[in-house]
Amino acid sequence: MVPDAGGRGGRLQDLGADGTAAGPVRSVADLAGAIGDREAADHPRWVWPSTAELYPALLRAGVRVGRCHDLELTEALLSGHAGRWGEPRALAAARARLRGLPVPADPPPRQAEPPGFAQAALFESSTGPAAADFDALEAVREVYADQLRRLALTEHPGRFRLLVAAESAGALVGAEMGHAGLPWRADLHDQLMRELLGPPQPVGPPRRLAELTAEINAAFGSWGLHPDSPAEVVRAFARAGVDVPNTRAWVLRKVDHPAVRPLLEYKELYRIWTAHGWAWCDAWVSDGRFRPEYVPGGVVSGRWATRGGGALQVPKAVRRAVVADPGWQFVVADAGQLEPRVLAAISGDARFAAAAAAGDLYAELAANSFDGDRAKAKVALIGAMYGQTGGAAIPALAVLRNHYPTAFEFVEHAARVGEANGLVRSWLGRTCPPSSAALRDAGLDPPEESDPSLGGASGRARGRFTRNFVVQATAAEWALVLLATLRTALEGSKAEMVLFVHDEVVVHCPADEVERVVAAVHESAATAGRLLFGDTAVRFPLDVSTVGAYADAK
DNA sequence: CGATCCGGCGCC
DNA sequence: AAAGGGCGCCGGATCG
Repeated sequence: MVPDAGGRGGRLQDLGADGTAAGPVRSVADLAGAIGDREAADHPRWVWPSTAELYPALLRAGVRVGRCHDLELTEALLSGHAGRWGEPRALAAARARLRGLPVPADPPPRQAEPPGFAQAALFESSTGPAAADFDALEAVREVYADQLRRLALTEHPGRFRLLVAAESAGALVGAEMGHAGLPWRADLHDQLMRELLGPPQPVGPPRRLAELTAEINAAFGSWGLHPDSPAEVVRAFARAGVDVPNTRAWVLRKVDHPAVRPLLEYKELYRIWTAHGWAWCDAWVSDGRFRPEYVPGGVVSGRWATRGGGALQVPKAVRRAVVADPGWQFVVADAGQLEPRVLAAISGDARFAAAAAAGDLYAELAANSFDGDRAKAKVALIGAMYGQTGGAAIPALAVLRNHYPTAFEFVEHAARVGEANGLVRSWLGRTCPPSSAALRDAGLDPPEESDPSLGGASGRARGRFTRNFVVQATAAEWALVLLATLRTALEGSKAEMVLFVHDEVVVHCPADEVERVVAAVHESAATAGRLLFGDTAVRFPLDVSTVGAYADAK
């Protein structure tokens, strides 16, 4: 289906399994209503240009859909798989490529926009397919059929189809989550800020920050020093005879100087004040809900990003303001040790997978191979997955290599491929972007010279990136499949997902639905493991807590 | 002057 | 314990 430009209407058509037309084109004046009716009738899979562009408007009109195929997200996945990462992905671009026409650039992403801006038309996109100079519905048919063909040609078509389904479902969840919003008590937030910072001042920092600034100046014997200017702080330490390379908290913590304690406290509070203080609350919290804009697939690894609001990094200290509605509860589910478990599943290391059948993977590994030293086992694993090169992890890494050579070699191989400017893929087939060196060799203009994730820096940095990519991207896929499964399980109840942070999902539900939601979450985790990895010994346990306030989780 | 870079830190 | 992966956001510093 496609919307009309800047209006409320649109066109719909049934498609066959191969993407060809299987019915007449229907023009409707009320597209949201037509979609709602059809959804109620037979729950089709909606093929549309972009969930991010269309679905928020449907939700505002009170229409939810069960399944979709997101052409834009799928196009990006297929481009990446073909080694052409980053080429334009919009319907217009996909159609042009298919027809051998000049490929238009994608429209720039919208600006982050705090909620409360009125929508003129239901579907307002002025640059999207609706306003294009071609038959958008025809383009949907063509591009969809072509994508189905290209899907079949991927390395593991079954897995890639799951990836496309999960990515599309994730886009639905992201829009629904942004629509629902996270329950947020502005009054408690204000109270918390006052406890931490003192009352807000008409101009300038709140009282506690001013006090700390004075303490820091007193400790340095200085006047007018800005604690939030790293350069000034480094110079002040130098005058006091202390050489520090920077002012990072973990560096300062090792320094013995009276300015350190107030500086560390200042950093913590300053961050809360600027990033999650009163101004943030005014901008992003309305009607008792924090409504960020999620960007499913916004990170190269497939993790979600957000546009504004910082929903993925709500400081622990302010989570006391996240309180369930009266008579409602939060079910907070967190996948413990997700990334090492994913490594166990994808590497095919049977011994490692056996250890990952346990509830505490680190403890199991420690008992087997690290003389019971759980901390050492954890350091070794994290070092292996992130590409640590020095420090205390080195001997631990050696133990890991000796005891779990298959898993170890898996990440080592990914690193070598990256260092040689090659491409690596997740389990389902999401492909990492090429290195800038590879782009140059192909005669393409390398992206921003200093993007380290693409390997603009050293080959070793590229190796660390690809090493981590295979694990992080697969973990993101597991989480996406969990979300999609849970979403289906929650249909027909009042429960709704209100927060998702990489490996953690929060469901807001009436108290009498808690039991059912907890069961659904556990089942969804098991299903996600099965859908991705089939018959594996690896388990993906969830830590689940039921709380009235998010801060009380775990 | 605005645009952009960068240090720093929040989260996973 | 050390400082390795991925982000977003803020303000200061710097550039044009």
